[in-house]
Amino acid sequence: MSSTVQGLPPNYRTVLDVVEEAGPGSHVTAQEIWVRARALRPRIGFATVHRGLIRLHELGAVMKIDVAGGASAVYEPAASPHAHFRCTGCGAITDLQYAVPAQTVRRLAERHGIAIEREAVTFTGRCAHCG
Amino acid sequence: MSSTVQGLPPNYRTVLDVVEEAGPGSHVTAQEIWVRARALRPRIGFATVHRGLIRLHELGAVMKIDVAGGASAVYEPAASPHAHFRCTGCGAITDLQYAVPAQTVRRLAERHGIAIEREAVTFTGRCAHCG
DNA sequence: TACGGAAGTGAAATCGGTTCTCAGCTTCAG
DNA sequence: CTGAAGCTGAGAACCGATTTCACTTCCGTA
Repeated sequence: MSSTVQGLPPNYRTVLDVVEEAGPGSHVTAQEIWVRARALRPRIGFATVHRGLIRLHELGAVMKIDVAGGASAVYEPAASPHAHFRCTGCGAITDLQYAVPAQTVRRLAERHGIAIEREAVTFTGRCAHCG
Repeated sequence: MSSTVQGLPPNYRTVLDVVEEAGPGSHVTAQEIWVRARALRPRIGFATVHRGLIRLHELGAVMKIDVAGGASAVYEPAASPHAHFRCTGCGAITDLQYAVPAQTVRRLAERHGIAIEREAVTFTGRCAHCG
């Protein structure tokens, strides 16, 4: 809930509200978030929405998803890790229940001497509708 | 080898040669490929390189990698599927030996009624050098 | 050898998303 | 009240990716 994040500037709070209202799996773009945010705060600027998304992403409140081939990044409320699927026909993005096993991630990190903070798993192909 | 791809226009063949000469795990951008291609064909244009990469990607001869947070897409010769890691400190991209198990992919595809053609697994974090 | 269509090509323009700039405003500690 | 720090909106700048357009090359067919 947005109430779990404190000390947020009012506009950023608005951005967070919009993203959370869209809900998990909604995959909204910064543009769409801007449009919806203006319904609450007509004078909010796109730059502010974008800066808010960056901040909220740093805080871990929203997820930023860069799907290969997708025109722009999409956002959704932070939730349990899952994979994404993008249809090459209609461009729709849907959630898939998959995450790289924690043990596997740990092993990869150890072997390469790296610290893994985030993972992103995206599939592309054809959805049921686009055959 | 490039000899496995037939009937390629000369410029596209040049692009393929450049990518393959860079080798697996090289992660070169379209710009870098263009610079190297000009060493072989001084008059080649960027648009041609870009079109060549699209064609070669369609043919399955090169992989296109869109790493989240990375400025631009990178390319490398087609090889066995593997994951990528991007350091948030230095921006370097390295290969990791991991792929989603084929059985898992099949199960996901079945459950959602989709046809999965490609997968992309990318991790982000800190490399050994950036601590 | 001519011909004609299809495909390839280079330069530049364009596009779209993202990020930056800047001047003004708000907030808040002291 | 005052000053500093942070927030804000509008628009411009940026940058990689893609498209456009006019020209050239290639190749099959008479």
